[in-house]
Amino acid sequence: MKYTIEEQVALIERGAVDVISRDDLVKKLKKSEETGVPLRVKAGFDPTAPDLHLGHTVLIQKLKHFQDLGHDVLFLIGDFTGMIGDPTGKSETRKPLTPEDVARNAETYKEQIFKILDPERTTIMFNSDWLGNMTSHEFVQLASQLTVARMLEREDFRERFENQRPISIHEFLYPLIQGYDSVAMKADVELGGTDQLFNVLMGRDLQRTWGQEPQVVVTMPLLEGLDGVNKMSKSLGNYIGITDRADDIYGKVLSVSDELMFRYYELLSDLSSDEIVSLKRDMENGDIHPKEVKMRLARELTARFYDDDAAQAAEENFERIFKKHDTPEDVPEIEISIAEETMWLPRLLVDAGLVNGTGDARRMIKQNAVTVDGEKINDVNYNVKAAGEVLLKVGKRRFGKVKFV
RNA sequence: GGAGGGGUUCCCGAGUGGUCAAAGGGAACAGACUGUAAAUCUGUCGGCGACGCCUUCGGAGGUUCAAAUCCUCCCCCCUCCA
Repeated sequence: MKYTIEEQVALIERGAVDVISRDDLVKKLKKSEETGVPLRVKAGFDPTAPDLHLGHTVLIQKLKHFQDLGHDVLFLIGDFTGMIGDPTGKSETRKPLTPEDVARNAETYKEQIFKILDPERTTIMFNSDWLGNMTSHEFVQLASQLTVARMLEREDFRERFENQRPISIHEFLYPLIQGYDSVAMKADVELGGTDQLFNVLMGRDLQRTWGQEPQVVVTMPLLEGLDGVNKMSKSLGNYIGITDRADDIYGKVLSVSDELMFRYYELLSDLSSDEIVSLKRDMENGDIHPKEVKMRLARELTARFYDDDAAQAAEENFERIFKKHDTPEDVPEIEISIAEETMWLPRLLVDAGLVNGTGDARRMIKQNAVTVDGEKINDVNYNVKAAGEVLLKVGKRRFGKVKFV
């Protein structure tokens, strides 16, 4: 249970892109050990997106590592900064959230992060608590700590400046405020994605200004989404949500490309780096089928958010559907009441939520993708007998059971 | 404040009075192949009980038998000058 300083550092560095600085980290760990005071480990999250996916868990797993080492996690919900909008990456105007929205999202966060984190060692904080009461005088004073030249060091600002694309003044405020959060929270460590490097470093500068010991910065890689190209995000739809059904988590992992699979191993698996290397070698030698390797990963990740039994069940379900071309155990059921004797198939598919519209339904039918009670239908004008139960299938994986009442 | 360029269907991007629901590419979806991998091939890709009808080309009006294309006003973005 007791870790040496070297072991602690190794665990913290695992999978991390950068630790700034290592020396500071060692110092802080030693001090914590001597005084018995746990480190305060900060990570900030967007108040608008409470649906966590595997991309977020890269960071959360790292927070967990700190907890395993006996430190405290400060889970910051950026309800104030959310109003500004992080200029990192694509800028989209955000709708302002009401306090009720924020409170509800916070609850959702709790539900989800505590699948990984220990609630006893986690404090949820809101930056509106200290930013909301700041006077303009204090704010200007904060702004005076930074120069424009310093801001332009940040890559996307510099790039935009050089290309003479606009940078709004308020975008400059974001890193400033995020940095100030570290001051207000007296953070010892801040975790962030590599895209947050500039922002989290700002915390170090400002803490120094406020006479605090600068926080150690740990950056984690951004996880690519299911497409293997873009970072995982809900808006791109290329994500595996941690609240997804076990079957979906399992299935989505298995749909990932072989190349991406090892990226997921690296960033998400609990296997050691050595074990991963040997898996890869065995696969390249043909000693183990790539699909087996992927299934291993799918089981591991499914079990993380559910349990071993659920992962096992998901695997069996998967095999049933794609190997034996059978139907899954739990086909979503819907009830439809209808006066007529029969129902036009496209309409039925729409009502069952299996297609986007009758046009889509026609398309699927024409493309031989629709099955009614196991029978392929390719007649657009097909009418289904509106009695009892009907099992519908669209494509390989969309199932629906309709009960006529 | 002045001068110029531009806003097209999920994205990029053609289109400058009818032949435009709008080329091409990407994404996506379906089919074949397979390991729900990759690669490849084929098809679909605004809505509609559909060989027709309806709504789209920043917004609002107007010209015309006919407009994404012409005119007017407005909004937004970009470039150069100050």
